Amino acid sequence: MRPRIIAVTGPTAVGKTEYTIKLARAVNAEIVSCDSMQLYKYLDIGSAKPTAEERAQVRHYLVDEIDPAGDFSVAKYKRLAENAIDEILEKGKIPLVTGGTGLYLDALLYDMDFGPQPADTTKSRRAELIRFAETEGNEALHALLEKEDPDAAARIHPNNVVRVARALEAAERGEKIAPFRDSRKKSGKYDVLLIGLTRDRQELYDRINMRVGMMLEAGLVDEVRDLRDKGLTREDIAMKGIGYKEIFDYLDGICTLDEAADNIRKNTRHFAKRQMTWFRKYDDIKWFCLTGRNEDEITEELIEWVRRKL
RNA sequence: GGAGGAGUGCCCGAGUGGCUAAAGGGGGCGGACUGUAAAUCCGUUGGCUUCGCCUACAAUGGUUCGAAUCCAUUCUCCUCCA
Repeated sequence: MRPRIIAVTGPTAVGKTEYTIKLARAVNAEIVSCDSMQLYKYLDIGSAKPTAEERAQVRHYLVDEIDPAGDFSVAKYKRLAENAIDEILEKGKIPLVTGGTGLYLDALLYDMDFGPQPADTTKSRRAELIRFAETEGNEALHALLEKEDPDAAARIHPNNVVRVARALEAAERGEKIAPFRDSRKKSGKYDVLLIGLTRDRQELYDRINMRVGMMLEAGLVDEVRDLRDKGLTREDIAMKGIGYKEIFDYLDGICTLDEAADNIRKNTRHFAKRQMTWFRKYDDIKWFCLTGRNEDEITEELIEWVRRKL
């Protein structure tokens, strides 16, 4: 029998942290983060990481876990998360996966096979291919993929250079990238109770706009400056997150602080929209809309629903 | 009071007689997604009974076969001189 886990997802700024902690306490669960940015050490403000007080209430896994200078990938996340889940299960507690990184969630929900670890040359080879696209054109790179892996070429748009390069790099090593929709049909190793939190679009956007202001007040600029002093550059993956890349622009004199703040708000709204698109494909998800609801009432409803299902 | 300049779709902005429901950008909305995923990429954006019709480039009237584009008047805004 597959072990039962709970997963709570939803767009950024919907209120996952808050509700998840209440739920975890109510059902004796521990939290496994499913967030590609909160994973990194030192990215506290910009990633909206749960506070020390919040983390003191429930054990959190995969928050503050890795160094922002290194590389990371879904495959690595999958391993780390499965280890954390096993650890929680051994304690006799329920793993509660929570976060808004759709791809990472899929890696746990479905049988996504990432194959062997890529060779060390992967990164440079892919960079090479991207450079090729810059000089020879996107179509030229896509044509190479067409020869190596026609199936992949057919479903990846030529302008999506990052993905064309990735598929090509895999094809050159004799691997094929499995289409996403195939894996989605298969169930993964866990029996997942999938919950989605949502709000009306306008309210969500208002919350996002407000939260960005709070991040700035909380010292986001200093946080980014410190990271830069630690040696991180905008090339590091962790610095490509929303809230970081825009502040880099400000620190580099490319734009004013107000413009950077506007860009953070805008990019966060876009991100939330993309997340909703992703989550809409889950047909077994139970949605709770938080708009216009009393907080205690909705919390109770959520906990009750979970208890009935467990 | 006088002299110039400007008013374009949700916003910015191009367009100086037909090829304009109007370039481009932003924003909004929708979508894709298997090793950077808070990434990367695609589509759409006046209305309708949608191979056609209607309403549109401040307003009204005019010139013309034809006007966002030319003329007149009105309104609003900006700059400069008093």
